[in-house]
Amino acid sequence: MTTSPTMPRPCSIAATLSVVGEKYSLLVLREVFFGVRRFNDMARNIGAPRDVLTARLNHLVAAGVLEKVPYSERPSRYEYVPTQAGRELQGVLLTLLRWGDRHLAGRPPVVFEHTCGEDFEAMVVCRACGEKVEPGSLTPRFNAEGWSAKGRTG
Amino acid sequence: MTTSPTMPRPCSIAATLSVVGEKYSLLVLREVFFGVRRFNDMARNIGAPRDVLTARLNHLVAAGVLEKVPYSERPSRYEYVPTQAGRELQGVLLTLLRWGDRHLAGRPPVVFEHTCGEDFEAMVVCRACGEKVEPGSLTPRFNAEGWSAKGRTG
DNA sequence: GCTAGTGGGTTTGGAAAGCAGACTCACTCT
DNA sequence: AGAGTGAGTCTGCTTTCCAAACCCACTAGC
Repeated sequence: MTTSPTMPRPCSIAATLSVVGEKYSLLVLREVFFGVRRFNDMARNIGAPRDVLTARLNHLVAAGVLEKVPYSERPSRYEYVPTQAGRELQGVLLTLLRWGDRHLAGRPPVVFEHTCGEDFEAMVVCRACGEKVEPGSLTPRFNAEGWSAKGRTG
Repeated sequence: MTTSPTMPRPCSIAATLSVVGEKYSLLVLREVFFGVRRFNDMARNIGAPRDVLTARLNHLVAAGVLEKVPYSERPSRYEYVPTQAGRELQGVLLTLLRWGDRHLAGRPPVVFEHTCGEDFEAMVVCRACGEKVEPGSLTPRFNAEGWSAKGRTG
């Protein structure tokens, strides 16, 4: 099935958001990275309605981002732990964090110390050359026909 | 007003998501980075209902992420262009893109060429030391009292 | 000057999702 | 036996989403 001009743009950003773009999903991931893995703790820290949290956790498990590992039988209880794919979402959280720190927070409510000893601030670079991404330094090439954009990004 | 244990965790990730976390908001930003700045074009490329798109654009303008610049009087028409703060959200989009490319797409629908000549792949590094962030390399320090987490992240 | 078309929305009415709070079930602890 | 806990589920109500239709200000063609 080819992409027609009346369909939305095919794009990995949209695809990723279909996994983690619903309300609270990225906050679930945040909690998981903080080491919080149980239902009640997440519900409290996130402030999500319990039925919605249930739905999000199931969705993230189905998408292969989280995994349920038992910590008790009788009654059967599970922790939600990140898979490898889930761990790779850390970059998304860190760039969101950085933007909020720079543009919204007074004093950031939480600061991370990197193993290098400095306070951590996320920076996005080109994997190939290591240069920081600047506006206009990326030129899109579309693989699915039917879409285009005007020149450079940024 | 101090943070009580029954409030959700104060956090710049949540704060950022209150600006760009609603459905379609990040896709609006994607279009803006592709150079698409007009209402009808966005509606088509994103696949969003027009009333919802109107609400998102107004929200992003109010939050200082986009700016309306006139391109015609009579009838008065505006383009939506990113502010400096808006441009700084590029890192968020690039990390989302990378995750989708790695975990969801067959052949990525769009690839970016970096000015270095290579195909671009986003990597998140520590601004201070330039090292790639690895699971467990960040230790949180909480500035608002009342919250904690179990040791290291990742 | 009439008609068609375009750009950028707003309106409408019904479907879906979100919400707080109460409830359940299977235990454990005192 | 009674109270407490963890992980949900259920209920009734509110908000948001959605597609399609409509509207307004203009421009282009005839």
